[in-house]
Amino acid sequence: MYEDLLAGLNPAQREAVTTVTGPVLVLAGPGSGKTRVLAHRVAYLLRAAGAHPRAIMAVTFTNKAAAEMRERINRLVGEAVPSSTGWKGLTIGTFHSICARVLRQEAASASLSDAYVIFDDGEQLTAAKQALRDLKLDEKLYRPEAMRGAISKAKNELIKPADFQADTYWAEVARRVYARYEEILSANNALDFDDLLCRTVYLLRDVPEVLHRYQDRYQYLLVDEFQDTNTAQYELVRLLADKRRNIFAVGDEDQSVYSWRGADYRNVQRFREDFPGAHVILLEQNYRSTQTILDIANAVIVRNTHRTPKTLRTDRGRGLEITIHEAYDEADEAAFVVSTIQRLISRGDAKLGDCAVMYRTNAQSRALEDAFVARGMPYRLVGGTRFYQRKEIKDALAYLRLTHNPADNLSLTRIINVPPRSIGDKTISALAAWSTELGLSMAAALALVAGDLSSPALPDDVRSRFTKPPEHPFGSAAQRSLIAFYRVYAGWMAAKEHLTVAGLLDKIAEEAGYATWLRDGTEEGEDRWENLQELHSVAAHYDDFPPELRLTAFLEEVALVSDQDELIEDNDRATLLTLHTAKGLEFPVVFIVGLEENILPHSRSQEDPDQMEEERRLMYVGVTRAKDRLYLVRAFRRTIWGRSEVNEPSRFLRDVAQAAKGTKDGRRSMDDARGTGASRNAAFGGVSSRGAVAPAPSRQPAAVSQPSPTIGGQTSGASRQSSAAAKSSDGRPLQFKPGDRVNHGLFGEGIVLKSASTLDDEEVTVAFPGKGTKTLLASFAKLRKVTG
DNA sequence: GGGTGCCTCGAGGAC
DNA sequence: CGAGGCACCC
Repeated sequence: MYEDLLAGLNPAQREAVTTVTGPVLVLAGPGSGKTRVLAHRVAYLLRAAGAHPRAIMAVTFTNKAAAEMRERINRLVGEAVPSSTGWKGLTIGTFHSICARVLRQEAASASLSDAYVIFDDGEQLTAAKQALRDLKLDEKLYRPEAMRGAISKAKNELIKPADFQADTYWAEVARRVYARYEEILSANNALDFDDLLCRTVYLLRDVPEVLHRYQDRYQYLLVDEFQDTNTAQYELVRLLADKRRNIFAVGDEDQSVYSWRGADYRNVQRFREDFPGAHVILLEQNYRSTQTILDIANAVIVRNTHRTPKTLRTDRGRGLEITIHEAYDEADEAAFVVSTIQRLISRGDAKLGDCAVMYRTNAQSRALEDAFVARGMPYRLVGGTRFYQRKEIKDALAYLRLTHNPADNLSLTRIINVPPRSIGDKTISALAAWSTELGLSMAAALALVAGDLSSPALPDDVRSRFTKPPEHPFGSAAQRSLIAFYRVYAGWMAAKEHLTVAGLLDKIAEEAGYATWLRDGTEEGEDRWENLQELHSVAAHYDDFPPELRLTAFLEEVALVSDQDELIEDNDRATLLTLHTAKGLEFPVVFIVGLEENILPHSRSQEDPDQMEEERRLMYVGVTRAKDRLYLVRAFRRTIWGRSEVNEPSRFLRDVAQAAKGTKDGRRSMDDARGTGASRNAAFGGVSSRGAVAPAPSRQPAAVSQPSPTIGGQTSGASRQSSAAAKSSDGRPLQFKPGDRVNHGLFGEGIVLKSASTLDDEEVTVAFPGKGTKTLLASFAKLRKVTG
């Protein structure tokens, strides 16, 4: 029975789907079909176990994953369960969105106003700065960013200010800042991201009635990416599952890459302790990658000490060899990526949408974007300067938020003088001080200045406090400006009940003078206006919501969107994204760029073995995204903060190369079977030359324009790497030695000072008379020896 | 009150 | 190199 649901699942997957009662822990390797298992399990619960949709909660880490699961379940169950039973009553969402909804629902029990706004990390920082200022602490001495981090960490670990361990003076200061920070958020009727989680936990802990209601409702819990849960998230799940114990957790310790966000992969072990007798299921069968790619992944991850060994298997066969490429600088690296993609497409080996370029830090996307633009190749950038981070979008949202929640002083401060309304810093500070004195929000104080005692900005209990508006500290000019602003603002407050969100946005843009101010006649102005229109169309999705809910729902959604959510499939664009964002995705063709020490692994992990293990997991995540083709790329030199830096090749390249050496026997690259040292030099001539040291235009035939060092081939770094470890001058004779006279296309004649072999090339330091000393990559710089 | 320009410091990843 | 902060000028 239900064979149609289980068809095509392997025995382990089937077990995971059908073990419906009791705790289940699924350890799922990359590409092992865990999303499939999750969706099938929900479908199975609904159809075979007779579970009510309302009894199921599935938690994911991104909205995109939630949407995908929803869609899959829809496909599996859509017809089987009549919509009248409301199978859409399923709770599927991110931790944050589910918690936001619970808190809204239970606002009274959680001592919250249901009009609360959500502060993002930028606003967290602003609030932390405010707290420092309130406590008269020096921002130079106590970095706001560090304070924000400490507060966030504490919240993720469910530590309240009173419980904050202050064993150093700095920590004592942090504790005070944390306490003040909480007061500020409360005064603004705001919750930050971390509050969404910890306040929900406190609610469940402190109010048994609410806990029991949710425990009774959610009889089946499913949690994806369990290795990425932090303490608050773990505790939330544990509390909810405590009664029925029907908890299904899926995770992979090797893919834990969010420790900086408080995630602790040891929660996987903790699960086994807290839910004794848990059914543990291993998914090791990989349906995504070739064995060659899995071997590379294994070579990287096997060096981590804190892990449960597991082996990934695939039936896909060895497939193509991977390619390692050494570029000169980031521009050359990007050019290699773009021209390789072009070649794959022209040969019919891939579509543009099959290709993804992954990097460690967002800043690396710049050079890649330049190269894609230069070649006229469409791409989509995931993350980076995100839509919702743009000034015009933040301004517009601040207007809406202030209209929604008059207590939001941060939003008021942000927009009260944008566009300029002659309300300067002095006036704003005075307004802030005066409102604090009165124990009111700034918007409420504005209402008093305007003499509007029936203003919705004034809390009910406050309205009766005044028979007439109190004396205020503003001069006549300032007063006039403030009242003018208050009048239009009051109009929005009155209109928010009957206007749609889009309609309200129009009204505000018009009456705030924001539209005219934005469209200043410049091209950038038009771009900004178009962005605003985009927000407008997002808002229009909420037109059909119940009037009392739509503004709330809209603001909640935009506060909780993530970078990954932008990822809509697109066959006609290559994807540029960070390794973190790549988690959970797969692509036929994957480039991992910037494989250099201090980039990947990141410089901040150099001193910390635990962090280094996380870098390794990040690399592992990247490698296992690839289905067929994998390119590992590094640049000899790279511009960081406007300065050119030279970094060693990444240790991960070494691991990969050594592993390949042990298993292969002269296997050739998928791209070129002629990967000899001589033709390899041509690789650098074949790509566009935009480095500081420009080589002459390629004179190489097109056919050999792209050979690369290959794993397993005679020219791979592997064979050299092992001997290089023994001695710097390895088996391969260096071409250049100190004292040699050489000629360079740009710098002319020079003298070699020293020469050293790198992973698969040669670095030559040359003194050019009158032009200084340069370190050059032999294959790229096209150095010619000058004889006689 | 608002704008401009210089200086400093900084960018790891994100719900 | 870039954003944000601050001083100085209009």
